[in-house]
Amino acid sequence: MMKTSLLRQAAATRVALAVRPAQASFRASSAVLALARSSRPSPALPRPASSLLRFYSAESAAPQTSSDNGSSNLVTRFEDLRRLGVHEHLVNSLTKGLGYETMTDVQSMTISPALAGKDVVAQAKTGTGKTLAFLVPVIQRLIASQPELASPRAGGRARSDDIRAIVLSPTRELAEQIGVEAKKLCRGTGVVIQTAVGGTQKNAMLRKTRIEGCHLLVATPGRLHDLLSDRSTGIDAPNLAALVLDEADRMLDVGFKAELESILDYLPHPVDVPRQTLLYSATIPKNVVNIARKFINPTNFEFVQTVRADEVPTHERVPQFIVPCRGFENLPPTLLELVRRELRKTLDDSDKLPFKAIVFLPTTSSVQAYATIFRRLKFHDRLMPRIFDIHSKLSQAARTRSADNFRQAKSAILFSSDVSARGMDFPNVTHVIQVHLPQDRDLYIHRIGRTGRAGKQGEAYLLTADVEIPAARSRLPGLPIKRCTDLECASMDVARAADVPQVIEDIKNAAVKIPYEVVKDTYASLLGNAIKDVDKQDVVYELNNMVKYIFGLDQPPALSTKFVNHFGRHIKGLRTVTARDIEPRREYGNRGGSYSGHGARSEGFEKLERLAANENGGSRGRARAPRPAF
DNA sequence: AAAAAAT
Repeated sequence: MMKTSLLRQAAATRVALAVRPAQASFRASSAVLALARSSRPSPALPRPASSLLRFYSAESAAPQTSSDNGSSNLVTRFEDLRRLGVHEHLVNSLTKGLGYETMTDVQSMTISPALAGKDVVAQAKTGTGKTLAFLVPVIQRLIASQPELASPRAGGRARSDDIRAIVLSPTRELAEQIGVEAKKLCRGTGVVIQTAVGGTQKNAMLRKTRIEGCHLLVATPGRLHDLLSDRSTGIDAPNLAALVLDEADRMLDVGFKAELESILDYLPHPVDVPRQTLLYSATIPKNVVNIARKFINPTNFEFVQTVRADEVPTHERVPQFIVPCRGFENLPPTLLELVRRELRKTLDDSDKLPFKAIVFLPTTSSVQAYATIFRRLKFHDRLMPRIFDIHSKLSQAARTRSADNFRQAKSAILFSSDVSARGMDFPNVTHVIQVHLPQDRDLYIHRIGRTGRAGKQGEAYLLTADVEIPAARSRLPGLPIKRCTDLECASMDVARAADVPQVIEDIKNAAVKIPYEVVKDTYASLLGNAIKDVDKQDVVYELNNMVKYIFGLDQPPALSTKFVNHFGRHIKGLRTVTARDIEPRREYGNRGGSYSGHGARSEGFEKLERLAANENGGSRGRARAPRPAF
């Protein structure tokens, strides 16, 4: 039943596409021309001293447009791949083994040019099957170059020092996921897949690879570089025929630049060994196309966008809401209120999928703190689903366990850092909830892309404090975000409310038991995270209120003078550590309800209160005033 | 003391 609606949906989008083929090919060819133009050295841009520049010079022949890719090549069903010469074992694996029938737009538009050996830069919405779109042509071309790979037995001849294709991913879990998909696809062929990521036993991987060999390696950059730079591993790719960058914009940004370049130094030069490069993502910023031109062959590539330039790269079927909260101290109770409300909806309506949510937080410590609070809540609340967490401070074994458990769970909440923001395909996620602002618009888009996948429904919520709202407006332009005002904890004065709702009591009772170290790390990490376009002084106020009213500290956590100086000497309300420093006392314990803010007159908070009183109409006052959001 | 990514 799920499958038919998926197919219907896919068919509908294809029809929509068919009515604008001229437009599509115009866009593609103008993009090609734009690339060709920009491949002249631009005086405005600093010249990167990268070895990548050697790859394709500006003197290359005139670019082809993509208009020669006429309708004769148009494939819309996986069965049609037989016509393009894809080996029957691979087609059978797709159609009979995995049950795929109709292609999505990206698959339909990129598989044939990629099969023809073209480089491809592709942008398509989240959850539309980009992984399959690059795996099919890469694997088919492996088989075409070594026909004996079409049958299972040929695997015995695979070598670990003759890898033919490499897929790079920005996170370990995504690499594992791609590896699993590739292995399913290659069942019934002789193509051997290996996965190489950090946090796993390198020697075990090497032993396995030496025995089984490897045609296609799926890896994260760090481990791949480690393997290639150490000759004794026996891992090499002197005949590399394909390089895929999944989440290409991420892989090409500064965070990965150095590592990627030194990986390329261990791979054959494309002038000596012709190589196909495939770059796929849901978001391709313009500057990435600029960087990408060093990777792709300007005379033989296709730029495929299944998202129109003026279109939002999110799904219409995923409604997006922003919940402006009075202060940071309102965020945890508002999250709990939202979770309970949505949980109740799914319990009352058997037509709805069970509540399965990912909650994104900006730092690893905050993920840890929230997950611990909600685990404690679950102890007293039998409606609360299972709680998982995933972030880079966990061991890889724990990360994998969380990801697998959440993938298999019917109803659950996964608290996550941005490890899971891109590419992860957890089935039937009904809600994506972001707490605090994401660093940028693309990250917001990737995060909400964890729901509404493969034609399914989903909802997206963004919980922010009022002080973050102006930044939210400028960071998230052009998105169909509606304001959600019907959560009562969002606007409540947590400090002074006369009769505090049960939700806030529940949160406080769970939060007060969180170890001080975790509170302190969360506080410091959110301070460190609060850069850019949110006023630092506002953030200090907000965090101080949060540790006071939610975690019950009688003074803000102490920071090193070094950190405080680095953050800004003029910022008020930060407490520095002294020789005789002791852990702040908890203002309230297990009692619940007795805390009303009195007696909290220690240094950090005292300053705040004075400031708040003196600065009438200061930034604090403005931020607290009700203002229209979105 | 701020996602991620090698040990």
